[in-house]
Amino acid sequence: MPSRQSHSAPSTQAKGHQTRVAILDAALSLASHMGLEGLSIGALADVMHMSKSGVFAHFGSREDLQIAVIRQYHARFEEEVFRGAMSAERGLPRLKDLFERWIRRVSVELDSGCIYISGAVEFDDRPGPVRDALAEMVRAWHGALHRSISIAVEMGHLRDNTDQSQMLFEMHGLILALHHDSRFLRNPGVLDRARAGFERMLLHYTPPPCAATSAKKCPLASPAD
Amino acid sequence: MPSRQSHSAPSTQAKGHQTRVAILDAALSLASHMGLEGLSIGALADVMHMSKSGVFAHFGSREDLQIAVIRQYHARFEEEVFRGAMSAERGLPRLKDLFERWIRRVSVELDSGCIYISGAVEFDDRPGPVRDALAEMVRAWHGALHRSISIAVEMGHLRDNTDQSQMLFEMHGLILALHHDSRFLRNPGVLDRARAGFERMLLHYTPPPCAATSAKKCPLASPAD
DNA sequence: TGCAAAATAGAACGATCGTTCGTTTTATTC
DNA sequence: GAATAAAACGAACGATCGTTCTATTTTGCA
Repeated sequence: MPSRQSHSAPSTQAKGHQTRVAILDAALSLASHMGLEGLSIGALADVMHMSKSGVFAHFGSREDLQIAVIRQYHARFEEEVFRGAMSAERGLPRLKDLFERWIRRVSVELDSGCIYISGAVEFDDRPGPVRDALAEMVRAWHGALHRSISIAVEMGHLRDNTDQSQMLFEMHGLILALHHDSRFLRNPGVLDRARAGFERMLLHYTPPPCAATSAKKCPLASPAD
Repeated sequence: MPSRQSHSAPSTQAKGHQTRVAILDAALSLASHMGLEGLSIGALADVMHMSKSGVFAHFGSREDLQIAVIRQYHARFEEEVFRGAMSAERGLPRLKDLFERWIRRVSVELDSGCIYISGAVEFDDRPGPVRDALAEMVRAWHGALHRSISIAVEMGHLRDNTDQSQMLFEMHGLILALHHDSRFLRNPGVLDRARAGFERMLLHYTPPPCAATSAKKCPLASPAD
């Protein structure tokens, strides 16, 4: 929109790029509802009011479209969850914020479902570049979470002997259960179940309130349940 | 289904029935790898060395085939997990056995994946009889688990104030994380992560060892971790 | 053995899929 | 403005999908 003629610094890329972005946007929304395998170029063209070949031309193949969608989702997820939580204090507060943003992202049933989760199920038996791209993104997110847990341990917010991978595993489990019960079973109040599970986790991985080893910070222990 | 007259009673039903069972068997295996949506009659016919129409005739439609597959999976799941655990003692031992059988069933990556899990993702945004059948089976299984938890509470193996639905939620989360990390990420040792998570859960929901309220049974508290 | 019924095959249908190709429209540059 | 490149179209292809129809084979029973 803000593009005017400018030979030097094109504020907007050649128009093709901006429609590509628009297509990707619609594709992401479509894939969130129908799954990455259910995403078809024909349906995408209908939504965009374009011809199939017009849509197709922006991505060399359907596979490349799927990968582009995955990358797009990753970018949004990173922005909304990861970068969003960066404004919270390092350590446990940030970890808590990450989890809260994560469950919020996953539990929106009106909007898109989580492509990480649906994609994992769709491609767990289907090798190829799509699966690779998906796994790479999921591992990157797990890595970020692991780092956040590590920091919380280093700062004394979590016990020294915390099994960090185990904690990550259980956090992921809460998310997956939330996604399942919310989107599939349509159970109400399941968001609080995920929160309660996380609190119970912290009760276990958190050092006994203010009898901690190092005298750093302590007012973070969750209240009695 | 209405069996023929009885007197001769040949050990096998009319031949159509037994090939139907064979087809269902192959369909279950196929759906476990490709998903319920990926299950196609053509591929099924290839596996069975039959014509498409020959396969098709046994089920009125693709939807009915999918539902039949779901029922078939449910029957096996019930037999292997639920009925199998019935030989364990009532209460916590049986609950533990149920969980152990559950994770074993889910973690076999060589054989079929869990149709409950993949189906939940495939049909969470797709109303219809397939989704209904799937949800019914999952709810039945959840109901059975809930009952098992209730019994363990009644017998004093779990705390009186146990939030049973919460416990069920978290158990399911461990299963889903196991399924995800095992089948999609192909992480090793993840079966023990699920077990460890369950043990940690019991540590929380179990009354303090042998200082319990009612003097019933106690030698069930998990050993030190 | 003979016959009706059940089971399977085979061909075809309309629809949709991803993809290709040549053309036409639109945007950018001189 | 014309000239050139980028973008979108439209038609078609081959494949596969679920499904229907009519033959043909196989089975079960008298």
